Amino acid sequence: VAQPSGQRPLTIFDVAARAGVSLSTVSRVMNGNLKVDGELAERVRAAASSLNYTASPIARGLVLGKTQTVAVVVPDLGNPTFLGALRGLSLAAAKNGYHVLIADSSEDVSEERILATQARRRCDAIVLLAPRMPEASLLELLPSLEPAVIINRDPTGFPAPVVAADYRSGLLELLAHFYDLGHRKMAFVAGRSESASNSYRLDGIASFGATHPDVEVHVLEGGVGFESGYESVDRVLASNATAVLAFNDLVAMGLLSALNERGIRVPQDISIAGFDDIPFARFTTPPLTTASVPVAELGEHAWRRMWDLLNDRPPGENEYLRPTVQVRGSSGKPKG
Amino acid sequence: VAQPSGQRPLTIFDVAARAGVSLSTVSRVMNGNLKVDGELAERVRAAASSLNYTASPIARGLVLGKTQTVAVVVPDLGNPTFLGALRGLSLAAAKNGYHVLIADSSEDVSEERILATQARRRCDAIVLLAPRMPEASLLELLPSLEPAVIINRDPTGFPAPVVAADYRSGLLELLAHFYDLGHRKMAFVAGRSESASNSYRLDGIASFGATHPDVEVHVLEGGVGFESGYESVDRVLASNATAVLAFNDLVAMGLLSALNERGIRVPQDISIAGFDDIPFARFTTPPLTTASVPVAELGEHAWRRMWDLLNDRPPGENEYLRPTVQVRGSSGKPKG
DNA sequence: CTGTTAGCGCCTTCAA
DNA sequence: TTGAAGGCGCTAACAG
Repeated sequence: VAQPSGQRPLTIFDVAARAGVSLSTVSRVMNGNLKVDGELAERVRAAASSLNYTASPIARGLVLGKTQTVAVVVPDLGNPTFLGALRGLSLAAAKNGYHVLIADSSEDVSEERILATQARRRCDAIVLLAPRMPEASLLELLPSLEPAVIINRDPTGFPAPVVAADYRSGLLELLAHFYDLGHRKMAFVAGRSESASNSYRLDGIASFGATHPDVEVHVLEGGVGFESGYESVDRVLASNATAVLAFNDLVAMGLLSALNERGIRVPQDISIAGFDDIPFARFTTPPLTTASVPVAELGEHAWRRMWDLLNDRPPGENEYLRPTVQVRGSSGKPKG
Repeated sequence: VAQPSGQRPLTIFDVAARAGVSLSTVSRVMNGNLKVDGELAERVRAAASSLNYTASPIARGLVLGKTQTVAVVVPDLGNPTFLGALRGLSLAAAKNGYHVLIADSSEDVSEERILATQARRRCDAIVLLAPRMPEASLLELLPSLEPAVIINRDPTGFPAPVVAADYRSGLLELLAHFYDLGHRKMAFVAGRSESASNSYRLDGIASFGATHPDVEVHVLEGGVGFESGYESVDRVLASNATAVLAFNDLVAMGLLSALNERGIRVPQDISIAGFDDIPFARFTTPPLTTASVPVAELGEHAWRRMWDLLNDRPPGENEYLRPTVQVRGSSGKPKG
């Protein structure tokens, strides 16, 4: 195959020839290794830059056993939360000269394992972003993936560093917010029952219920997208709740939209809260009260853990970032 | 450094030993190359799977000169349009066994060149997603990046395949929609003046103006995010336009929000349209009329071009995907 | 059809 | 300090 148009790929050999030294000397200069005579080093640098030479990352990868790349497996790139974390991670990694290989599992649990294994093989480490697979599978898979960092999932009894949003506390605070406003009859439009992040939220509800016997929280069937929220409106109204927590902002927005269509006023007739604080939450009508998950930090902190791992430093304790409640227009006092 | 916990990395040698054959035979079986005796092949396969062996992608990369990975440089992962294209591309690439390395330039023009060059070196090819750099720089850089595919940018006179949304036609159709409703005094809240995609839109406006002398389109200063739209409200109202085209959906949503706060009714008092049809556009109040850019297809088609390139097939003609107008609640007849 | 041999481009011992 | 030689794990020409 003919070379496209640019110069043919240069090797360390070309640089050595140009500088009149041996390959090893070039290698040493390029890596800042050991002591090389000042004048020789200068000649090498001149040759390299005039040839516009850079060492082949693949060859280095082979000999060093390091690719300067980490894999990130994400269930769905379309989800703003994952995206934010991915972005935070990718930017932080870039600052340390690391690259990011992405693998989108399209929420396909069976695909997750294969993707992770494949991606891991071409990288130095892996980040699992909210893996969907059952805990047993995850625990079984993890050892073969190390070094690994997990975001937004907390498999019990595994020593991989975890960085996660504290959904439980987020939900507690949202419930407290409604409680303080005077609500006693609330509803939670749940996510998928198999999902870990749904369980964490339910934990929050249970805790709150234990300390507030005067509160009713109906758990309603739901989902994770706009449509789920939109369709949940009948169940929500039937529950007679005066305040509704949606699984996430998308669900809340769908619900908001359905309520709007029926002429039900928010927050006068019913209060709504979302979860995540996606960028769009501020711009709904009314603006959405929600628990703000620090997605970028999630990614940054995960990278920090990863960086420790990559440098054989003990990673710190697991981190649970607490969402902060953003009170906006969609929540108010109960009617009457 | 001690091995973490899993088995030490196996090589083709281990498999050969286990199967009692030579390295080459293993290699041949693993790659389905040439003819290998049925029984031997079976033994190799058995050995490989019992050892859970997979060839090292890095070693293969070195010897084959192919990494099965393409780089994607994106200005900002947070932008739903880029994200959608990235997602479409990544999914399509995965179907062909290709991996995706991402590089987020954070909208930093000076960083773009370096990121692209670096990322390209560890991949077989590169996709430039709406590159921000000036056309001259782009044309200068491109030859060193080949094979390359460009999304949402159309540098004149370069033979790299381009897949882009046809912003010009999208804007034309939106203007026609307003025109048909009876609007004659319109405004366009522009994006960044240096941006290519803004120019394409302005081309659309110019074309429309040329064929519709009875229409006024005021071009107003704007931006690309919510805030820009929100802040543009005074200029919009001052223009006395009865229908407003926003640079994109985010700008439209910001504007919608500001109008809402002032009690100006949409579409009764003023009509609004966005551009892109991000997932949230359907759920604003009122739902946003917009031109739907087929982002996933953008990515998929880009991959198709890339696939051609990677297989030494001539890539097809440049593709310009036409956005389709989605008429929703934010546009109506002019007042009075 | 199979095994042996020579690299892919680079880093890193080893002698000098 | 510098150069020569070996090898990272694999594939693809060679011979047998």
